[in-house]
Parts: sequence; structure tokens; C-alpha cells
Amino acid sequence: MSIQQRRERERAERERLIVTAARDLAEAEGWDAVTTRRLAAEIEYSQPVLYSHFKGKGAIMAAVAVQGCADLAVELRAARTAAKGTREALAAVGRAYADFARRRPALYDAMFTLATDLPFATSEAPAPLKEAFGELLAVVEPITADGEDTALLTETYWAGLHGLVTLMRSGRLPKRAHEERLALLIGHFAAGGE
Amino acid sequence: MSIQQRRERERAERERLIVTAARDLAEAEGWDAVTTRRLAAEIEYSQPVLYSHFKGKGAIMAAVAVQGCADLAVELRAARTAAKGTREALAAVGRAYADFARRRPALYDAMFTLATDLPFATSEAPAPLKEAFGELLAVVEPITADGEDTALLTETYWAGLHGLVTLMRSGRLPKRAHEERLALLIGHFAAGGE
DNA sequence: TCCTGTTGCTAGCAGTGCTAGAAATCGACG
DNA sequence: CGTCGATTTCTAGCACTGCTAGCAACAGGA
Repeated sequence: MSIQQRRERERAERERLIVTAARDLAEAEGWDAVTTRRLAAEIEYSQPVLYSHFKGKGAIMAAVAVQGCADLAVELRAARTAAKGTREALAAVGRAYADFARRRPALYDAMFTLATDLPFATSEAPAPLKEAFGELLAVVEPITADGEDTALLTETYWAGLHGLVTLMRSGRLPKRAHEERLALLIGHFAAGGE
Repeated sequence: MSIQQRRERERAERERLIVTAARDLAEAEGWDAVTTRRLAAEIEYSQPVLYSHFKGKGAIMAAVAVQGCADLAVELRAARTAAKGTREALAAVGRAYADFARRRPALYDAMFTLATDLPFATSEAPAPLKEAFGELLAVVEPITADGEDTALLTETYWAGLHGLVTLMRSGRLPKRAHEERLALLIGHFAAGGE
């Protein structure tokens, strides 16, 4: 019984090792550098070991993404609770979101741009994912106008943030004036539509 | 002299053939299906011929993207000129943009999501690209509030649209309520910030 | 000490983008 | 008309990818 438990513990430990190695490697050299061979070398095991833990490379990236969502949720919460008013909270969380994407681009990609089979918009979505979205929801709720749906408005605000960071990082928007664009987005949402 | 010209003509023709074959294949089966071998077979030439026209696969995708921008510009212009008022124009162009992304996902990816070395935010950007952005600019200009920069506001509006379509298509936003989210975005921009 | 079942490995498959060097083609000229 | 020379195009291959079949080594139990 105890032997079995120890083995499972070691196995879980190795699984964590894989995920963190993938994240570190991706953050250091980008996802293109994260090959199964390279990852196997990093954890000092052979390639097929990865497949005894995850269905494939995509599943490893999904695990990294979930972990990333937890990180993001923490940062968004910190920004939200530190802000004074409702409008300041909206702005602070928006800035924290953009800052997260700027500081950790590879992690952000795994979470929100690269193809994933992770359930997002359903009730089976992983908890960290819901938490991160919940932080956005919490700051959008107070600025929701009459007749507007808070959830939908949050999704729309999120989309605005996501568009800004992705277009900028792919070089499709100039890096300068990023702050101004962010302020415009926040301003237009805080002001209320219709 | 004439022989030289005919050769260049045929060469240009074949280059167009490559680009359209890449676009068609991508739209039919996705960019993953567009391999250099497959593309070569499609145009009935051998693989290395592609590299006598383009630096690599990325350059072919960039060419497809530029063509796609021209298509998008046409559709946005049609939506803009058909709309009555300034607010209606903003909404019509936004809807046309989202509709383009929905109808031609592979083309949209090549233009706005996949990595590209295309100059976007500079003055050397290809003309079709500037045209498409110009259409957005034209509908945002009238709704720009005092003290706001039209170009920056257009970029922000674009980012909002881009975020909505990409998050939805990757399954991160539910497909339902897409119209409502779009309406929220348009409403909040038309209303003016601050 | 032997047996058995699990675990992790080596080796390999089918595919990718890309390229060096051979082969074929075609216009120009004797 | 036939040959040469240059350009064009192809064959074959490299180094790499994600992934897997099947073998070896090692563990615990009898």
C-alpha cells in the first residue's frame, strides 16, 4: 500500500516537473523550442515517458495554460483589490492583464492564442480559468449599464484587451501608444454604451 | 526580348497560381494541410520551384495575407458606403469585419493571427493593408470624441473586433451571443469615452 | 532463487520545411 | 541542322518534428 503510494507520489512529482520544464523552456526560448526531445532531455528522461503522462504535446501545453491561468488570476486579483473605486479597478485589472501578456508572452500564447482542446466556454472549464475570468467579471459588474448583461460585457472587455495585446505583440500594432490605446478601451467601457 | 518577356509573364502567372493554390487549400482544409509538398503537387511542379518564387512557406502565406487584405478592404468599403449615418456605418463595418473572419477563417488567420514578417505598423506596409485599415479609420473618424486620436481609437476598435473573432473561433468564447457582444462593443465605442 | 508485471528505453515511422547538385530543356550560334 | 551554354526544373537528401511499437531492465512476491 505504501509502496504504491510512494510510486504515485513520484509519478505526480515527475508530471509537475514536465509541466514546469515546458513552461520554463517556452518562456526562455519560445514554444518553437519546446520539442518533445528537448523536453525529455530537460527532465532527464526519454521521450516516451512524456506520453505516459500526457496524451501529446498539446496536452502538456494545456497543462501549462491552466497553470498560467492561476498565475493570471492571482495578479488580476491583486490589481483589483488594490484599486480604490470601480472605475479604477476596471483600469487596474485591464493594465494588469496587458502587463501579464507583455511579461509572459509564451505563457499567454499557450493560454489564449495557440490552438487548444481545453474546454473554455463551458461549465467543465478548469477552475483556474474560471477564477481568472471571475476577476474580470468582478470589475465589470459595477460598470454594467441598465439592460446590459455583465457576463457578455465582460467577455467583450476581455476581447478588447486580448485584441490589443495580441495585435501589438505580433507587430501589427505599434508598440508605442500602447498605454493610450489601453486607456481608450477602458474609457469607452467605463463610460457605458447606448 | 519578346522571349524574355514571355518568360517573365509565365513566371508571374505561376506565382499567382502558387498564391491562389495556397489560399484555396488553406480555406478548404486549413493551414496545417498546406505543406510545401502538397502545394507543389497542386500546381503540378516540384517542391523547389516554390523556393524560386518565395523565400519560404512564410512568404507564401504573407502573399496570401496581402491578397486577403484587399478582399477585406472591398467588403468593408461596401458595408461603409451602404450604411446611412455615422453610427450605422461603424456598426456595419464592424459586422462586416466579423463576418469576413467567420466566413474565411484560414484567410483571416494568415492576415492577423499567424506569425508574419509583414510590415504592418510602418509606412512600408503593403497598400491593400493600408486600404483595409483606412476603411476602419473612415467610420471611426466621425465618432471620435474631443481630445481623442482617431488613429489610436481606430486601432483600439480594431483590436476589439479582432479579440472577439479570435477568441470565439478558438472556442474560448461561446458562439452564441456573438451578435450581442458585437453590439456591446459597437455601442461602447459609438457612445464615446471619458 | 526464480518468476512476473511494470517501467522506461532504443529504434524507428511518417511527416515537415528546405536545399545541394544532377538532369533536362531551350534559345543562340556556327 | 547540330552543337554549345545557360537557365530552369527535378531527384534525392538533410535535419528535424510528434509519436509509437517492441524490447530490456528492474522491481516486488513466492
